[in-house]
Amino acid sequence: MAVRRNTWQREAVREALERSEGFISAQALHTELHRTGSPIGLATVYRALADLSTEGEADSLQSPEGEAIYRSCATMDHHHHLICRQCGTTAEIEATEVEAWASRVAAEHGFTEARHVVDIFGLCADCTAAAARA
Amino acid sequence: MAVRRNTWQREAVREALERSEGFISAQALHTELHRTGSPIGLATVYRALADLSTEGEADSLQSPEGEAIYRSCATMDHHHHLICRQCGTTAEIEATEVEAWASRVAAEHGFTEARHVVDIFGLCADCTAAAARA
DNA sequence: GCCGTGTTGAGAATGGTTATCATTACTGAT
DNA sequence: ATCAGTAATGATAACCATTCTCAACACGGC
Repeated sequence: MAVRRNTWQREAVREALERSEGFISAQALHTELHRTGSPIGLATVYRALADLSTEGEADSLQSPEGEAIYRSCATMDHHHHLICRQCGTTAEIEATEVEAWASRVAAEHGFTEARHVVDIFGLCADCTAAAARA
Repeated sequence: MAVRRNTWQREAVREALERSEGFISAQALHTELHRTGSPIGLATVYRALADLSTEGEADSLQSPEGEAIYRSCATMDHHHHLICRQCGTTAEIEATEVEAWASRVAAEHGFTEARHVVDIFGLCADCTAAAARA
């Protein structure tokens, strides 16, 4: 009997995911939850995220580094991120040009309720300089 | 590190990659090489693929399952996905406009080696119709 | 052929994710 | 409210792709 039960853990994951802006990895979310006092288990975080993803409450995708990263699907924020994969700093970027493109492409394929994921991973100026020095 | 040496292993990886159509994982390529008689080591396959990738002879990206997959770079350019979050079907989409935008934005912020994540989640035509009926 | 050094490869290490399973606790029924 | 049935939890082990280690090897220039 697949009766889904409500537990504080599941709710904690959902809230933490909504509270975090942009994408976050399962590991990071687990760390964040522990930091705020929740003794939630890592396995539970993974399960909750997988459930949220199948139910459509969260989007999941693979970062270029091979981690699975999640984002709350409810927040239709239209700002995107430029993420340094070395030091982790992020810069918010405008993506107005892409908005139109995304909805047009979705419409061309008969898709509705399209939400897009547009993020760029790279090396920031500092880390580029550091890498050049080494 | 000054001189790159030519070894039959490196060449075998390049040829096997070109022979295989579309994307293939490092593990699959290693299995394929062994199947055809090459006693090449797994670590060497990974190294060769990483080298080909940095030299621009191969594209690499992450499969939804979290594996790194590679493709000979000669023919197609990389594409993005339009993903139905209901039934999971994906459609490949061209994103030429976005490619230029992504590299430009990255450059404006001093970022280098930019890789972008551009995917659109929505409801495909079938699932939209099914949802409308219900 | 010889030598120096880049390369190889078996296995160990790593790191993210999933499975195991005894225990906990939510839910619907009594 | 209590109970029983069972889904959910979580510590840990297992898993799997990938990377690292390092001794042995082989390519290229001599």
